Amino acid sequence: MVNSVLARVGDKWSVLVVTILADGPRRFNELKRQIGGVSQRMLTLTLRGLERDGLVTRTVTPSIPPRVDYELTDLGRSLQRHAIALAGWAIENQSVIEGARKAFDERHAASS
Amino acid sequence: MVNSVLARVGDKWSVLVVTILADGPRRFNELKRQIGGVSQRMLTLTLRGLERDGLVTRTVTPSIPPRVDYELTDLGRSLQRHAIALAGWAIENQSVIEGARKAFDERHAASS
DNA sequence: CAGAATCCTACGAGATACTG
DNA sequence: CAGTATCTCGTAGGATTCTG
Repeated sequence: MVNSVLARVGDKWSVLVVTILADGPRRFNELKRQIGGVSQRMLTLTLRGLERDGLVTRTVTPSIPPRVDYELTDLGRSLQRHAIALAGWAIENQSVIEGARKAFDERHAASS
Repeated sequence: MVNSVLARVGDKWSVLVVTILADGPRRFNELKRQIGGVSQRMLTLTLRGLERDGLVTRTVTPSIPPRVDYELTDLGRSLQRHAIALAGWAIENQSVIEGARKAFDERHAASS
């Protein structure tokens, strides 16, 4: 359970969707355009997963053409805050981590 | 970059390793035993990744038999705090999420 | 427009065997 | 003990096609 939540935060598409929805509701193709590089399939699956977990709501307006809006729930927003905190940590320590990676890679290039 | 950090937190083995190392240094096979269900390969890869990012240190004692200790760095501990915060969130909202999932699944079982 | 269904492929990850 | 190397298989995920 805890694990599946952590997996959500580690999932690229979920994070991007939640980030965009933080600015307000979006329609399916708006999301698709703003994310760019996501397949219809993955976007659908991601949205289903988020909806299933109660992180976003899916509102269908039965018109022609049909219209579907996705929006963050309160739960979704509270998770987003934590994701942002983590992203903040990543940004703060970005140079440290990059330095560590570089040093590691050089150490291992030398041993080859 | 931010994404790769989020992926770390979403990675099952990385989280488990970091959690165990929070209690103090461990040797390779100690980790393997305590985690249980991880293959040598995945544990090795996970540790390499964590080491590369500067989250754990790898200390080799050249004896026979060889001895290798893994330990969290300060950076690793600071990340672990965030992971714990997130896990706390997951635990707090566990029932909400499970309820959402159950409702969602029932809603979709009905439509079949 | 929003999505379901299908096909196809690359990669993640387990099992096993070998080594310093 | 602490790995590396290889083989194999399942599945995540992209491209494409079809529909209410």
